[in-house]
Amino acid sequence: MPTDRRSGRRLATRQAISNAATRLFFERGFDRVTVDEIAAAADVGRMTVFNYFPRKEDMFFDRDEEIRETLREALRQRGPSVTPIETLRLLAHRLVTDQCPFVEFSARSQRFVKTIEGSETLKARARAIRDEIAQIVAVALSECVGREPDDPVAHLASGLLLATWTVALIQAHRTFRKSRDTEKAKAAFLAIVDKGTIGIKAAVARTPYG
Amino acid sequence: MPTDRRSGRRLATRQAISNAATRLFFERGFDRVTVDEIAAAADVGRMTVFNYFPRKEDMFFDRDEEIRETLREALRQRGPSVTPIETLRLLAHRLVTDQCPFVEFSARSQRFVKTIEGSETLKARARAIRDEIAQIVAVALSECVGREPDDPVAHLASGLLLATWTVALIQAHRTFRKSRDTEKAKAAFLAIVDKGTIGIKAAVARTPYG
DNA sequence: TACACAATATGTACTCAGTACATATTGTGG
DNA sequence: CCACAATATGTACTGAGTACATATTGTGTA
Repeated sequence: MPTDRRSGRRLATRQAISNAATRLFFERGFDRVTVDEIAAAADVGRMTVFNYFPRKEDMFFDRDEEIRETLREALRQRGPSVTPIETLRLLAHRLVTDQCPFVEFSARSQRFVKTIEGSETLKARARAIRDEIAQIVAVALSECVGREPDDPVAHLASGLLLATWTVALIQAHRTFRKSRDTEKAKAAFLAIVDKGTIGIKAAVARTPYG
Repeated sequence: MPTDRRSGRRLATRQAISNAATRLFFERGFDRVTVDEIAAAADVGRMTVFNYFPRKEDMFFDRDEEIRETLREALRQRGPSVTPIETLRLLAHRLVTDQCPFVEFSARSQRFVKTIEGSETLKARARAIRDEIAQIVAVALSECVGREPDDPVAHLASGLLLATWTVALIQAHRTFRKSRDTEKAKAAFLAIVDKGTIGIKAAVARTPYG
């Protein structure tokens, strides 16, 4: 019998903590929940919480690795006839039709955004994640075309890309908040992504990226 | 007799704290300096420190308002024949020739960057400042052309702009670190700014911004 | 000049996240 | 069933930031 019993329990505990924390954050806002309360709600000791999540914010952004892997994966297995930048534009279109965390416009995602906006700590972590993603995309892009990982053009392209997606997400959420219409929000998201992509392609014109 | 004696002392105290703090941060890194040590170094009480600077990071980023005002000012008094985006590109060129904090490549600016990179807290604040600037630029841009402050195109343009400047700054600092050559760093900065500006103009083509 | 007042400086006592380290508990494999 | 390693948890601490009380000091005015 392998260690499945253990890793199963481990995952369950992790989920229990993350769920309890997220629920409390939704209810009262990030800064009005203490780690002791989370531990009590998840029925574990305070130190167990820190064992799984070194920072309080980690309980909220528990699934942030998914989006990174999605981006990496998309760039890795792009068709050779499609440019890297176009691959990422198409990915954006695919993500809004599929169900995907982070690129989603629903009542729940609104609560998510609202909770983030209510806390400087969560906003800070969201920005940190954005920068990490920009870094990953830049490296993946440079790999795509066989350049050095610190190629300025790759970093410019990924910076422009993340800026575009960020603005697109914010505007889409705003659209959803006003209209309560998921389809309108998706349209707003894609409109800005497409407009931004035009810019990115222009910026990296006559390079292998665009 | 007006309150000049008071506001003078007030400014002096503020500077004393900020200077002492920055010196200690440079020497030991942000996280290895306590507020008590800063208070002692500036010869004031601990609560006085918090009186002037609600957050520890504020002592380090004491002059961040300058760059905001510079951007606002540039957009306010642009020549009517120059587009807003072009105004900002020209501003970038002007800032690297003038002496300007934040857009500067020297031994001191290297220490500044290194200190930021050595601390998650300082990196977080730097990102927050970037986002605030993006917000300000977006609003200023929309004002320039008489649109609503939440005009998506303005926010896209400012997002692309800030991404460009950020990447340009990082690359320029990297260039300086390798070559110790201020002129090379400036050239790297402007090269990326110009490349990014091409993209921004393309993204906002056929709008009043570009 | 002296006094009242408001701005400024500082002390005390607290909350809470996060760390270091010790210790208990419990599957797992032999 | 035992030894061990992974996991859970307790204890005691550091250090930022807050709430609130209090002292100090410049300033305008009687």
